[in-house]
Amino acid sequence: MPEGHVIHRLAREYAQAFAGNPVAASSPQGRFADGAALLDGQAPERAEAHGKHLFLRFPAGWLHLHLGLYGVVTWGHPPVPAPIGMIRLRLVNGVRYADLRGPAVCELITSAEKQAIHERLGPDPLRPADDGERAWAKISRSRMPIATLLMDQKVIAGVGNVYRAEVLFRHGIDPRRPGRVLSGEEWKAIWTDLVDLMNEGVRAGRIDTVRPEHLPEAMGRAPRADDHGGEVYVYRRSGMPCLVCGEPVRTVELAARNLFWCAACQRDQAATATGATRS
DNA sequence: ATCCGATGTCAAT
DNA sequence: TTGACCTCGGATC
Repeated sequence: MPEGHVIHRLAREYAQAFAGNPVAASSPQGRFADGAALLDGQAPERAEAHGKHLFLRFPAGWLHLHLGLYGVVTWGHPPVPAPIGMIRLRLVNGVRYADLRGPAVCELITSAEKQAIHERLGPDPLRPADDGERAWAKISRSRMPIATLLMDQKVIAGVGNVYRAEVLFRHGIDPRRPGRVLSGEEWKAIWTDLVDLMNEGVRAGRIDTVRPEHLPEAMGRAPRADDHGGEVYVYRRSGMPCLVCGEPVRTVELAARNLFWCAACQRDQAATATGATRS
């Protein structure tokens, strides 16, 4: 289940496993049979990620993948087992195989089509050449809640429901605050933090956002295991005590997604509601 | 056996 | 704002 860190990690794994050598490509499920036939026997050249979009370069074109809400790739070493479940695309070489299930997008596209995708995506904290200025240009002019803006891939690419909740918590910002009521300093700090957190997410393969001093162990409480694998402050912790202040974590549905925050730690000062800068 | 939700996005209303 | 879609696993009956 994928935010940008998963996709960037997958790009590295696909390149490492397959670049430079021919692969056997198949679609055991059948829904990508025509595309797999075109790729079968070709050698992937490289992989790229932008936000939640993954691109694998083949001589036949770009394989464009988007995992959507529940797409997943599983890895293994030959011998390749008989397909279990709905495998849209299986890539295999002598040493590894990758099974793709449940993607929202699995298609072959041209370089021009790929370019169009890049153009509609905002800057990605995981792309070293990107910076937050293009995002700030939109955020600083928007009345939309910052929680909504952070999930808008045209504004910033790769952030999903976990990173948005967690980064807003780490900066003490009320998720409902309009984008244009953020200060430039606050945005700069958020962007820098996302660069750090998401790169750490790529490295670790999970989302960890809790500072060491707030880990339950450090606070004298029993360790816990979040079911998505990482240590977080508020994501999917509704009703549980905030790791910092003990208030119950709150949740509301916003644009059909659950939004989590701590109303005590993320309370804007009255002045911010009128546009003043938080110190 | 069936329901429901999920780290996502789009189109239709 | 809602519904549809991509698939699976855990909860519930």
